[in-house]
Amino acid sequence: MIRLFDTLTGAVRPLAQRDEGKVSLYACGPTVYDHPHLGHARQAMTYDFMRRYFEWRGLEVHHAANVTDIDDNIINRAKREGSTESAVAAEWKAVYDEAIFERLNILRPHDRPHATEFVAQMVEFIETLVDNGTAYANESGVYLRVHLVEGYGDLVHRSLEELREGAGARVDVDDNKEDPLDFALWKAAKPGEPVWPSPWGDGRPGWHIECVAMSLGILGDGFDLHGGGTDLAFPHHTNERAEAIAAGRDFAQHWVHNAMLNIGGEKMSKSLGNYTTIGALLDEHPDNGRALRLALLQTHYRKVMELNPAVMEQAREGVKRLDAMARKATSAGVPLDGPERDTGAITAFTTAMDDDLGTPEGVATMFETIRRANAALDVGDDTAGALVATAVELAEAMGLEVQRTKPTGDDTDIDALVVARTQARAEKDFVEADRIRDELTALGITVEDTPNGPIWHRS
RNA sequence: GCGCCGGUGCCCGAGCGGCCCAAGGGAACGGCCUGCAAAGCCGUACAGUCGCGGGUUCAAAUCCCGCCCGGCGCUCCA
Repeated sequence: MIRLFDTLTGAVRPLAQRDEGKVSLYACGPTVYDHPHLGHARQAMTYDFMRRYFEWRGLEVHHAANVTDIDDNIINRAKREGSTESAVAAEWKAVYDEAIFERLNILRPHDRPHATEFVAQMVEFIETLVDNGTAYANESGVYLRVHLVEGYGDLVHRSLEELREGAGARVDVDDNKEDPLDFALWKAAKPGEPVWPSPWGDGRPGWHIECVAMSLGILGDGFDLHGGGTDLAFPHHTNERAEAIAAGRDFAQHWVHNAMLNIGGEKMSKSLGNYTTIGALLDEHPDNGRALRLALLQTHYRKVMELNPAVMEQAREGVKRLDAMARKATSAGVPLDGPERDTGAITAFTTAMDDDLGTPEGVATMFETIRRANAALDVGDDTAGALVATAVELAEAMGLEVQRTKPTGDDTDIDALVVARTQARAEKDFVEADRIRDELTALGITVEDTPNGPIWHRS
C-alpha cells in the first residue's frame, strides 16, 4: 500500500484514492514570465517521481498542472518590453516547457490549464461565495471573509489569532478589507491592465481562485492529491482550500509539499537573486539532466537540500555507473530488458517507495542491484540477466534513462581507430596501440577492453 | 517574536525504539583483473557513536525536556 505524508494531518497516511486504481494529482505550475530555475526543477521533478512511481505500481494517474499566464510580474514585464501579457506568457511558457519536459525528461501533465482560459469558471465560483455571504465586494475588488472559514489555518497548523498576529505586524493594513486576513478573489481594474468583465466590474482574478477553479474543473470534487512547494502552503494553498470550503466544495483529500532547494545555505529564489536557471545548468555538461535527477532522488523530497557544483559532479559520477553496467551487459550479450527479475530487489524498492516516496533508498537498491549485476557479469553467472534487467527497470521507474546505444553521429572514423588499435594489440605493438588510444582520448572517446572485444563510449 | 523542519563519516545523504559495531553515491587507499589502462569486482580506512546537556526505557541516532546552530513560513515565491 502506498503511503504519503499529508501536510494537513501532519502524518504519513495511505494515499487517498477517490476511484479505485486511479490517482488524480494537481501540482501548482509556474507563473511564466522569466527563466525557470532549479527550484522549479525540484518541484516539477518531485511530482514526476510520484507520477512515475504510481504508474509503475499500476495506477492510472490523471496529472494536472496549471500555467499562470496573468499576474503582476507578467504585466510588468509586458509593460517594460512594450509587449502584451499574452506574448510574454507564451514566450516564457515555451522556455519552461523546453527545459522541464524536453531536457529534464519530466512527463508532461495530462492537462495544463491556463488561468486566462478559466476566468468564466472563476467568476462563477466567486458568485457562489458572494451569494452565500462568505465573500464581499467593494470598489477595489471581491474579498473572502476568512473568519467564516472553518479551520482556515489548518494546513499550516496555525490559529486565526496566530495568523492575524503575523498579518497585522507584517502587512500594510488595507482599508478595503474588513479583516487583515481577508484576501482578494477578484481585483478591480487598474489603468492599462488587461481586464475581464464580471458582475463586480471589469478586473482580473486573484491568484488563489485560479487553482481552485482549474483543479476542481478538471479533476472534479474530492480529487486525491494537491502538491506544490512548501512556500506555497501559506498563503496560496491555505487560501485555495478556504475558497473551496467556503463554497461547500469537497477539495483535495491529501496535501503534499516538497522542500526548498538551497544554494549556499539559502533558499534559491527569484527575490533573493541567487538562482541558477535550468538552462544554464544543463548547458554546463551533457550529463547534467540525469545528474540533477539523481541528485534530487538521493535526497528525500521533504528535506531541504543543498545544490552546488560539487553535488552535481558527484551525481554525474553516479550516473556513469548505470551506463557502464549497460555497456558491460551489452558487450556480454546480456539484454537490458530481459524477462527475468530479481524479486528481492523489486520488493526492497517497492517497500522503500511505498513509504512516503523513499527515493534515496530506492536509489540505494538500484545501485546495490547494479553492483550485483556487474559481479554476475564478471563471472558469467546466469543470474546476470535478471539483475541487469531489474537495475534498468528500477532506474527507468524513477525516470533515469540508461544509455542504450552509442551516441548518434558519424562513427566510422572512431570505429576504424578502434579496429587499428585492436590490430596493434594483437601484434603486441603496444606503443602503437597506446598512441591510438591517446588519439581517441583526445577525441573524447574512452575505450574499454572486455573479454568480448573492445567497446567505446564518449567520456 | 510566533509556527514548522533539520543538525548523522572527508563530501552528499538514508535510517527515526532492538535486525545499527549506522544504507547508498562521491572522493581515498590496498588487492584481483589488464601488456598498461579503462570499466568492474573484492577488501580497508573514515561516524570510538549520530549538534550539546539532562531524562524515559531491559534497550535510543531514533522518544521527552532544555540549550546552541541552520533553514523555511508568517510578504510575490516551487
